[in-house]
Amino acid sequence: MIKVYNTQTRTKEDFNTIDVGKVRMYVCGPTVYNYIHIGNARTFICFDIIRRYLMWRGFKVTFVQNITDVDDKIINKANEEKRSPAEVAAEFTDAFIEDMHAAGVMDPDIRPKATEEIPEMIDLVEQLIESGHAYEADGDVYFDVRSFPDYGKLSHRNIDEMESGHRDLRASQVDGLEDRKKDPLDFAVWKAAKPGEPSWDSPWGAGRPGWHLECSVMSKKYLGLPFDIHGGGADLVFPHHENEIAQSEAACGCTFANYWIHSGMLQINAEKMSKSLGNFLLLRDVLKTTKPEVLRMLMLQTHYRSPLDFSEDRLEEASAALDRITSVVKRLEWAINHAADVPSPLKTKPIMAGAKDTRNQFIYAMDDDFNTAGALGHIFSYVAELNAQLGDETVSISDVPALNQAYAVLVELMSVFGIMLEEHEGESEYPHEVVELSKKLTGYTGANAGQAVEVLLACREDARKQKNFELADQVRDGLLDLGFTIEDTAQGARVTYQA
RNA sequence: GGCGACGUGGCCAAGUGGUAAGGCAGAGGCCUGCAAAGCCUUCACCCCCAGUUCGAAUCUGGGCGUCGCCUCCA
Repeated sequence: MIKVYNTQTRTKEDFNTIDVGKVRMYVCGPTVYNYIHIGNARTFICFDIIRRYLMWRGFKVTFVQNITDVDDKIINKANEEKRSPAEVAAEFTDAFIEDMHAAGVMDPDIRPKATEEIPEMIDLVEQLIESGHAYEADGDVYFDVRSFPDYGKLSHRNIDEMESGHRDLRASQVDGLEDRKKDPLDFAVWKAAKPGEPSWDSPWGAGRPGWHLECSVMSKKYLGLPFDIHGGGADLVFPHHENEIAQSEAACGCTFANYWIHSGMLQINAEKMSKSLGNFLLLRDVLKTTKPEVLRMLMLQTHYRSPLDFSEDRLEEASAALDRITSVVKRLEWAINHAADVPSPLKTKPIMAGAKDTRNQFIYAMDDDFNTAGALGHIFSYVAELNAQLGDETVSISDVPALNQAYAVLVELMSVFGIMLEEHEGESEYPHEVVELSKKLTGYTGANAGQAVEVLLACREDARKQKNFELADQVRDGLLDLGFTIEDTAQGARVTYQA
């Protein structure tokens, strides 16, 4: 049984879906006014992993993620740059999708845009007004917080206590709207347009939807109410998600979402990421120097609800950790491909049992509120076991099934995390420089890069046999510069290439 | 002022009643022409105090510390 921590109940609950075998989930997407930062990326990667895991566990998952493409921040950005808001939104929507692909995040099944759902939004506003949960004021429409007794149930806040807090008082003054709002906590579901702003006609005049309303409408339209999982970053709990609940439940009289999952915040060098601190990192900048698998590895090492400290050092650690897994997979591959008709040097029983155990332990950990760090621990334990078994000796053909099983389970489990270990083709695309190197060191006369590598390796083997280590090292170093790693084993040189 | 989370070896981190997974880094050794990878060994009085219990990192109370949210924020 899968257990999920539900923000609303503050407990881990058994995960029961509304429809057997199906999961409907909604994760708040970005407001497209800039490139997304590494903190956004954490949230999206976390939910990508949750989604992949649920799929792997056999659920048919419908995953909806919105694009907020009309909002104050977009309008501000457009004004600053003297462009239209639509242009800004389009640019950063494309950039967002690009970034998600670069990070290996699966596309949602449905990716609605707020601007394309305006009629439904107006419907919901009307519904709220008719049912007495919202009221108009000078072209704005506000949700009447006092009309919804459950207000605060997600974030565990009490309206009266909130109003006595200093911050809310200040916010309301800054807002300058206290006279229009019945209650300082009332929030806009529809905003009157100022001149030049993007707007749509409505019964209350030209305007645009409030941010919270957008998500209420899009989730309902594409998933129906109630749905199973609503996710987002922990900072959205209040007010965004609280307000979504208020609007949705006030209108439909039913539960909005059953499980509220929130991912922890990402910090940089133990500080909150913010523009003023100057530690604002864009995902696309990080991915310039870091492979997406490494970034994922870093995220996997911490539970999704815990704060995660991001730093160069942690990235390097994650990279080293990932290498440990990829290198055993390569080792297995090598052993399988070089198996011969010899007596078996290994104990295949523990290898097979280990594959099965590891898979079970992985499930056990992940079922417990997606404990990726625990699951990884089990994978690493198996890696150690495999490395201990795999000596330098040639393995027997009879060992191959067990090794295949080990290989398969590692590839499978890591793929659930969105980390693909299997070699992609690309071996044919050796850099042309190897030809030059081969000409220089071996007198090679051809133009085929693959062949040049073979010639170089053969040359190195000869050189080593003749104890001409200088030449041998020249070959190794030369190839290393071109992206080839050479490791000597009892069965000869093991070569891996990475562009 | 309100709400909440967290404090486990040098760093990161799982573990929520039965005596401390795992990763990174370090030390020693093995293997190796060298290297790489790997293996073996080694490295924790679980923030402090009190309590509950046969037994607590794990539960309770108190303290100290760090952080987040309460305003747009993933």
